[in-house]
Amino acid sequence: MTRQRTEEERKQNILAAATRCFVRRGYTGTRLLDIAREAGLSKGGVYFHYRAKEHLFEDILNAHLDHVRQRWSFEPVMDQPADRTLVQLVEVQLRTLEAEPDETRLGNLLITLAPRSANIRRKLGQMSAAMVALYAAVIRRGMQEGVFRRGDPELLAHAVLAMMRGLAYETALDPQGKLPIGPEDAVECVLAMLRSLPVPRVGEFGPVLPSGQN
Amino acid sequence: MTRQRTEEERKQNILAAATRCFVRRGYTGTRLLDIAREAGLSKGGVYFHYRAKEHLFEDILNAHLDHVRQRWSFEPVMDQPADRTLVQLVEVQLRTLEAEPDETRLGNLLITLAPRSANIRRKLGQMSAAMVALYAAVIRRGMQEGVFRRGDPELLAHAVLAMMRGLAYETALDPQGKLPIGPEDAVECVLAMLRSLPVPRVGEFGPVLPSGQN
Amino acid sequence: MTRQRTEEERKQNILAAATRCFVRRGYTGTRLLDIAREAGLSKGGVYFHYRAKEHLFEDILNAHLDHVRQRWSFEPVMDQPADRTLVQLVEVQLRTLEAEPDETRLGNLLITLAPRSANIRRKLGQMSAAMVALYAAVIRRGMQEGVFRRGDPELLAHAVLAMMRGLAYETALDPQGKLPIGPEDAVECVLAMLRSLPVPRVGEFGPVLPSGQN
Amino acid sequence: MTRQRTEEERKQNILAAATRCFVRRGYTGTRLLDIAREAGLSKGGVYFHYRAKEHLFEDILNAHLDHVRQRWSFEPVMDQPADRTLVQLVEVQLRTLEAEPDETRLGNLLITLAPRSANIRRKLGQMSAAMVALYAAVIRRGMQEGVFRRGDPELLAHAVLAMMRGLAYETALDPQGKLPIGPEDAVECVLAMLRSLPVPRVGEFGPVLPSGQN
DNA sequence: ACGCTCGGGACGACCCGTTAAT
DNA sequence: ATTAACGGGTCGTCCCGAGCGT
Repeated sequence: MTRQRTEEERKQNILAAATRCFVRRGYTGTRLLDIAREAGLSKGGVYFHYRAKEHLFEDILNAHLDHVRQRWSFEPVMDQPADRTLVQLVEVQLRTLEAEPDETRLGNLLITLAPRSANIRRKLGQMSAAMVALYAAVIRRGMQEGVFRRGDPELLAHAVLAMMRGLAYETALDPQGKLPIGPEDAVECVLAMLRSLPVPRVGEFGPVLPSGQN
Repeated sequence: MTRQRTEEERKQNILAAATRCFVRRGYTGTRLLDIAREAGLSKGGVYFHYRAKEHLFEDILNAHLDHVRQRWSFEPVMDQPADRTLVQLVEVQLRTLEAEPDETRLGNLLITLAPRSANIRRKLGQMSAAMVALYAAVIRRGMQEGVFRRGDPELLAHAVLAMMRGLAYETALDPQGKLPIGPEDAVECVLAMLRSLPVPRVGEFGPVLPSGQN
Repeated sequence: MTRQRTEEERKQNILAAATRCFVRRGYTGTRLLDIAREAGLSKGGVYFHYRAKEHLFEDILNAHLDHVRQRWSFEPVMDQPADRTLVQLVEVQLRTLEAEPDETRLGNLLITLAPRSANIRRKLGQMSAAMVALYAAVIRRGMQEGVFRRGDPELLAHAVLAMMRGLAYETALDPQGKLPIGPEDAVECVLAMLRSLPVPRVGEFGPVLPSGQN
Repeated sequence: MTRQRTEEERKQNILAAATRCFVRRGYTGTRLLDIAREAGLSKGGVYFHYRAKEHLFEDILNAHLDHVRQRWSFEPVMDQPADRTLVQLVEVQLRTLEAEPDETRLGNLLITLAPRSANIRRKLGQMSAAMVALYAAVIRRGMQEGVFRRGDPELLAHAVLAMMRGLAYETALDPQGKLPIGPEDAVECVLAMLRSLPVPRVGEFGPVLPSGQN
């Protein structure tokens, strides 16, 4: 057996293997032996590092959250219009969705696990709140800059994030994990939702809304 | 004595109980005993109606798909503007999300099961395609009527549905299964995304409007 | 499979099988599979009646105690001299020791388990106390009748019982479970320890002492 | 630097630790890790000195036997009456029982192990035989001296030893490992069993025996 | 016809004795 | 002498089915 350098490295290795298994077979559907084989270890080897399947999962959950938190914990740049910043945010997130299918699947898995565990629910809620705050800040700035129409920034952030979450969902339906619509198209839709209404070029589309909407 | 009805009733009862269990504990995480208890039967009783756990799940899957298909298989009315029709569509769907949390959770569960089963992937894909077609038809009509801006109707339908899928996702985080934003607010966002407006892409993202907005 | 009549019968069957295993291999040394095979069942069959090895053992312990308690819970007859009663007591107990080797071994096993479990210690202590009380009563009567020398009845009861416990111990060393000395000889020794009189009641128990020694 | 001494010391240390564990948890119930911790080592450390758990136990068994053999392999002094010698023998043995609870428990453990192992049975049998021989010799001398009543010395030795074995048994029931009756009382009972004369406090028990020897 | 009691295999997580590498 | 790893169990438990009542 080829030994690995550090304890941390080994744990990471096992964690990665376990993640692959969990997102493919689910939590209860994954056997310790699957994880061991995926990590190139024996059952006992895994046991040496993790005494319980549950601990393994908890570590994965926390690592995932840390990872996501870290990726999105930055102050969005201010030297460009807010809409440009938002576009970048959305594009990066969508590209990540495709680039890291297992991370995306893990997100999906966590959802179905949420009803069983208040702990998962809580952590997922925190993560969601952080993302909302990030997006809401940019949207708020866009409103002040006049590039976005007025409204509740948090509410709009929720809407934008919901769309991206939904797209993440649909990658599960594609064997290759492709998005149903391209990131650029999605960006376009998001912008359409937020952009401040310019004066419509009257006559081109005629009466837009029957005015008395909803 | 209509035996048939009783038999069918019993099966429905078991199916409902099993669904509750599956969405709470996952497929492998659910034991036959759980289902039996939830249905007020003994293990043998369940077994009398369903020879295998797998059959049970298959029935649930098919019933769910039938149910959803049936709910959305109608020709949208034509005697009102398309945007109004779309609003109704979205509102109904969102209200259903909240009204039937287990159905929503089942949808979430199916996603995570998709990577393991081509069968599920296929059926979910069909369902998704049907929904897209439904929405796309309305959106296309809206474009013709001039209430929606021009674009690819399918693409936009995907975007709208993604947002709703994402909202469905978030009900899992709430113990009561509430949506993070109200259906009316969501409708507003959808309309904003679709409404006809001149595409003001001057430059690429640049200052969208010379600030003088309406 | 031949069904057995009652639930109780089946449990007794398993209990007996488990007892045989425990006294041969010890508690931790006995596998559930051993018990199942000994009872002519599969592991699942045993599990149906006993969900945990521990419960099985607890039932065995209690059954053993009940059994012993029942066997010795009687009022010794009063229509004969106390020494004769005692002789009968001792003889019955010693013969049982040989006749039921597994019960004897179970007693030995319980001793080694005592240091690990306050519960066992307590129950064994109760049993011991009951036996002491029984013997002490007879001894006390013998003292009043003048057939036993004066002394602390409890203390003497302890001594008598210790001897019998020690003899039980030694059956473990014999493959056939024979006592190292015959029950009659043991009776003789016990009487010698208690008797108040040198002049043997000739004919009744035989010449206890050659009387004319030295 | 005496490596040898250190090595031997370590082994003794491990042996003592293992004994403590075995008597508390039984053989199969004791894990190597328990022993390691008790000895202040790591699992591998124990393994460095003992290649197998079984060897460890064998060493303990042999050490125990050697120890006991050594303690009792002496020629009883002849310069005092045999009954006095016997009293000393019994007292020493009983005091040891209390003074070394783990040794006592080890004795108890070995009994329950006996049915599984002919080896243990044989060794325990040898030990028992040696003790019987020792006691029988003293008893035989006592008979010749007239202080003990006539009878089969071996048989009586068995009886005496059985009583002590039984007392050892009862220390297991006491958390502190106390005997149920004091050594002096036990000695009294043993003497009563062997003595050729009743307690000669004349008048207390009526006509005893006129032959007041020694 | 319908349901339950009882049982059979099989398997999963956990843990342990043992060894290889350091 | 320790840390890391390996297989081989063991217990608990699960899914499934056969027999027995009602």
